[in-house]
Amino acid sequence: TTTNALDALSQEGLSEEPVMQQEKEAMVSGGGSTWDVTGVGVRKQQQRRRRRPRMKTNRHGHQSDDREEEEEENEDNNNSGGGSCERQREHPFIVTEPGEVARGKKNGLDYLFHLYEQCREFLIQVQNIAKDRGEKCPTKVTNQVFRYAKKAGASYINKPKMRHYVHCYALHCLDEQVSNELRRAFKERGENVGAWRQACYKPLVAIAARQGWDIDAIFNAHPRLSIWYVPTKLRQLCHAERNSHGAAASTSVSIGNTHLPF
Amino acid sequence: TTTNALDALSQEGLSEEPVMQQEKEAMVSGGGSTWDVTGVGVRKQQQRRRRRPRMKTNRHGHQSDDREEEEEENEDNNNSGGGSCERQREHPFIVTEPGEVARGKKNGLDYLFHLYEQCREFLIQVQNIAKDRGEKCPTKVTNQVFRYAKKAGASYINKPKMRHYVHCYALHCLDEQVSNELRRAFKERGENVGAWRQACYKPLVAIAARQGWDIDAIFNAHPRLSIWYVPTKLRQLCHAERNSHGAAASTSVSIGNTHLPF
DNA sequence: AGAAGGACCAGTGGTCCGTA
DNA sequence: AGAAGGACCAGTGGTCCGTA
Repeated sequence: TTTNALDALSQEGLSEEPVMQQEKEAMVSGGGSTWDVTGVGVRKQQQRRRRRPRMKTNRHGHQSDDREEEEEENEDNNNSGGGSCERQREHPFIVTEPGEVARGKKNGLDYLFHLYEQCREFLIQVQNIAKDRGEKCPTKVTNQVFRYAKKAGASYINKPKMRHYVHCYALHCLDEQVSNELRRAFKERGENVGAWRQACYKPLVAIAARQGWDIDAIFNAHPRLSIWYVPTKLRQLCHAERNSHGAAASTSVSIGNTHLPF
Repeated sequence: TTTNALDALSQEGLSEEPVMQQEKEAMVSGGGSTWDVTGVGVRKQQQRRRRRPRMKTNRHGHQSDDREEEEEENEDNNNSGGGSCERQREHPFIVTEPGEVARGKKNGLDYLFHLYEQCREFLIQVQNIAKDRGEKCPTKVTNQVFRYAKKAGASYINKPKMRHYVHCYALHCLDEQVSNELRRAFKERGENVGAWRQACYKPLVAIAARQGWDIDAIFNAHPRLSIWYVPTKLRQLCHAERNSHGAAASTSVSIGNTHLPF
């Protein structure tokens, strides 16, 4: 029901041959998700803009982006490159219900969660390459994976963004019902993404409370979540809540309006 | 039998109150090994010499070491501080048989392996502190653990040394029989520590061959070994051997005199 | 104002090489 | 010569803050 072919509205889809030649043979993809958009436009020239000598002042590089302008079958252009000039930022997220497509220059939360699935697939590819070469094999989404994703053409994936919303994705993984209801409630109230993001902490802490407060164990027990580092703030919230309540019974600890330090 | 009270011959034993006050309450030690030397001399002034501003030239600091000169009950002084002046390096290792005590200004291999057990205990303490504070909990012997060990007075533990001999300890853990025989053979032949260390690779690669070449899995499956990073060179040797043999049968791959790239 | 992400930074894994 | 370990370095996890 929530998984109709949302069709990704030009989400910078991966090209069919996204990766460097040397690593192609090792690529055994990680099983398509429902969001997989196959056969979207070809992007190949992302390598640029990688190692600037690190200026700490501004960088109005203004190098006019020379990529092709093909944007297929969709005038309702949700993402970057709407018309011309430089590589743009991704459109900001808005709170959408499950299955809802964001209109205008916005991205929805199904798309956000899809990015986490894509990162997982990139990790699996990096792992396959590492195993093949007898090198250290990452178990988490590391810098190396983000670098790989960028080289593979997924320039819309970056570390600060993914780390920012990890706990939202965690709620989606651990209790999709609660996650969906939260999205509907915050959409109805017209809240912005930041408010929704903040609100995702509380149900997660409640889940942790029910499971002995071990948020690391909770992440590690879930196959799609185990590849993500536990966010510092979520860890701190769990710790703070455990210390303020929890000393008595181990189950059904109320997550009341205690002073959360954030 | 090999675990008589070897009594550590003044191995810079930990003091009875080795750790900083703030972390004392969290210290739940990791169960004493047979080598534990309780109640050796007190050392408290190691903090010094820690954060020099990193000069890349020489550092003949020549600060005359002001620690006490107590060396208890043992004129056969195996370790540093034999008489006077600065903090000395540890005595070099020699190849000893299981249970054999090194004479002269040397350390034996039982002592070497004992250092790995000590590191494990320091890791357990660091883990307990981290859990207590709700912080990230290391699963391996990290820089943080080495720093902790140093602060706790175990100045004879350092990262380059421990990393250098990890695979020797691995063999000791995974097949003590083979490890012991190798020690006896190399002692008899009068080989030096470096030669023994090199020789430890081959039986490990043979073990890996029998178990599907997954050296990471082999390390992780062993409770005392899983806390150590797989050494790069061992990983490379396993990879190289798997590729030169192994394509045929998965068991009983001969570890012949193939060109090992080291 | 709310949000995306380039760029920075402290501390890591890894080990070289000046030292004894 | 053989060996111990201080010190270095490339690349990490983490996230701030100049940007749009």
